[in-house]
Amino acid sequence: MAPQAKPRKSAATSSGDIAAPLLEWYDANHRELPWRISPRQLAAGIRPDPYRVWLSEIMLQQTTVEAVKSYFRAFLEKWPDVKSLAAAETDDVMKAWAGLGYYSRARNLKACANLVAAGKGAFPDTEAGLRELPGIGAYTAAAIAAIAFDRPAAVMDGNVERVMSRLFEISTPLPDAKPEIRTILETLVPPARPGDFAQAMMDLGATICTPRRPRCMLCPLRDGCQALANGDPELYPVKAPKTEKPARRGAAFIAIRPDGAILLRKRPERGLLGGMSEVPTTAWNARIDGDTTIAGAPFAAAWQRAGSISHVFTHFSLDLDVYRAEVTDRTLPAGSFWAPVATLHGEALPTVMKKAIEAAIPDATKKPFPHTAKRPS
DNA sequence: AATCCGTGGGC
DNA sequence: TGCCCAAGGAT
Repeated sequence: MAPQAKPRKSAATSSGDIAAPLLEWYDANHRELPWRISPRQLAAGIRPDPYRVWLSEIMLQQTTVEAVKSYFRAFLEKWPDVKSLAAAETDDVMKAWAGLGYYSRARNLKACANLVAAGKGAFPDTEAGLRELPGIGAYTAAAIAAIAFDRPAAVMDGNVERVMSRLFEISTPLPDAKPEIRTILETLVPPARPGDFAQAMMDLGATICTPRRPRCMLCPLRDGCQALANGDPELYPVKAPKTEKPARRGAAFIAIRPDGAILLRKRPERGLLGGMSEVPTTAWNARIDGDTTIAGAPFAAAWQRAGSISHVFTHFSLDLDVYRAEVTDRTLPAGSFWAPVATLHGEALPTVMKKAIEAAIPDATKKPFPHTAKRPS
């Protein structure tokens, strides 16, 4: 057992003061997650499946653990290895990703699987090799290298930035502080169990060293935390001021065929909601003045106001007035298609589009309830 | 280098 | 309610 470090208020905390108590805490507080293998397996020398580590890390980019769990299980069920994912249709991958956000991740995921399967059939086992693959940046390359391949990589995500900024009282605002934090972090990565060290730092940030009201009394690193010794850890990390979020607005049109099918179209591959499906809309900077929005409809019809929805994206908020019309079958605008209501829940519909559709047709995009299907008696 | 890119939950 | 935040990457 490593001796506990004595409280220190100014001296830099050394590597031994961090890794040993952190790993001890990690072992005693192991979190069961769908993409993790058990500590017993790991101790026995069994390595995690690089495919699962990669898939989980892509999904976890800017996304909470709880949101990822069901998607990870569904993907693993559909595509249990990189070869099967490479053989999949991109549209099916987009559909499975719908609702998780940052849709370029799904496209890059598919592109990455194709590259790996077309190459050696296995992921590169170095940080540099991983870094070259689409969708894998500095963080993800380090995380996969450490967790799947036992490489002593410096894994730095938002959790680690927060933990480090408090431990060392980093006063430089993020993101400018990243190089400074990385330099210190590199000195802390232990030669043994670098993957567990990385996950322990992230677990600590997620459960103890939280953004607000950190549970310092439970922290295995409290004796070496400069922010705790000298003041208020919650004051860290210092962050650069954020730019304001503009408001946009427009109108969405829900065209309903007699059989209940809804008119959809596919968005351009790149940009906002790239490659996903949508209902026809006006441009999202349109002024809404009475009936003028009808001019943006995909075709003339008896459009009736069905309500409005709001949605907040990363860099703007959106208000959409929703119109609906019962329409007879017709020649479709290019790129459009009819989606049967029974399969709407499986379409590649981003959340904002599900909101718009449901404003006109309640529960239209909801998955059918299990009790409506056959069940054992 | 600065901007673009989703979503859901916590408070 | 509005703001903050999350296992970031691409351009």
